[in-house]
Amino acid sequence: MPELPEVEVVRAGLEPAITGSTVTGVRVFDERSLRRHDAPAEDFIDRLVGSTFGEPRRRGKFLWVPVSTGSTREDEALVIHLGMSGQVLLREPDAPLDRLTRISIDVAHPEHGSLRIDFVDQRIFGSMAIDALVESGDVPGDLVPSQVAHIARDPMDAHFDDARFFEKLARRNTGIKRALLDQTLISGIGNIYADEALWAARIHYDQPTPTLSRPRAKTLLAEVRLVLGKALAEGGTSFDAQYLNVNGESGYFSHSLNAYGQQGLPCPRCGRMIVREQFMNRGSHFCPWCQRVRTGR
DNA sequence: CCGGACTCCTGGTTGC
DNA sequence: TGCAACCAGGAGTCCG
Repeated sequence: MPELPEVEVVRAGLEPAITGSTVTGVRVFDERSLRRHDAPAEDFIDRLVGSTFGEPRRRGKFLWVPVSTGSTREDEALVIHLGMSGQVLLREPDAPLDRLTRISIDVAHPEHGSLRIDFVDQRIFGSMAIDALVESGDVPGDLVPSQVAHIARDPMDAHFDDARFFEKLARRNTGIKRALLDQTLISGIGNIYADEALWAARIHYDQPTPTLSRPRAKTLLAEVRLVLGKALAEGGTSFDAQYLNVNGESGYFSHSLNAYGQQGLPCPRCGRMIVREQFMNRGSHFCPWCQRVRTGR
């Protein structure tokens, strides 16, 4: 379940390693990992081999690397989504392949030499694709892959508009966790950090958005940023320059979780038991005492 | 607009 | 010990 912090750690690790490198070979071991590429694997390989990587970018949980061929501008990108279990591993060219490697990309960097980028994914919810870069719409000259165009900016994005978010949130008529997980409203938040931020803000996951006051919404957004920022800081320190190994588990810093996966354990704030309920086909972890649905007044 | 159901998927864990 | 059932959920789509 890589969320914004885990994806950002991957992006930050890839940046110095692959920016400016040229693709020398691509192997697709499982075409299911190209689900979001709208042409056969041969097309994916043809468009990648010989092209040069630009600086890796990210929006929410989507990661992409602009590619250019010869004299052409960067009008396409390699789009990466880690899904539930995806990993991007940087390896020496002759290192053994992980058993679950779905796609492997060989690159040559003018200074760092040869390198292998392995896309490892157990559950194959993740994917790689080559996609056209299009204007993001809100900031002139800002390009995003077409399949990312509908994804909202994430709360760590300098262009994230707090006021607009509050307005859109207030107009929604749904439960707050559903809204937090809606990537078209705010991106980068998944099940873990949604539960953590709601716990920190003392808000029940099914609190109707119209009943959430502006101050409480502001508190929630602040807690979202705190939770993401903290995970980012911890993830950043565990990064090994030699290998990018950002998997769910290793990136999750379970020692710092207050609600997610803590069912049956005491709430770190009030000592009452954290419970887990099914909601939206996933688990919701919360403190029934600290996080109660609030009615009008 | 909203929510629910369904799809994709498999390794690790649990239960018998 | 062996095997089957179960579980995790990000994102897209479709339907009522």
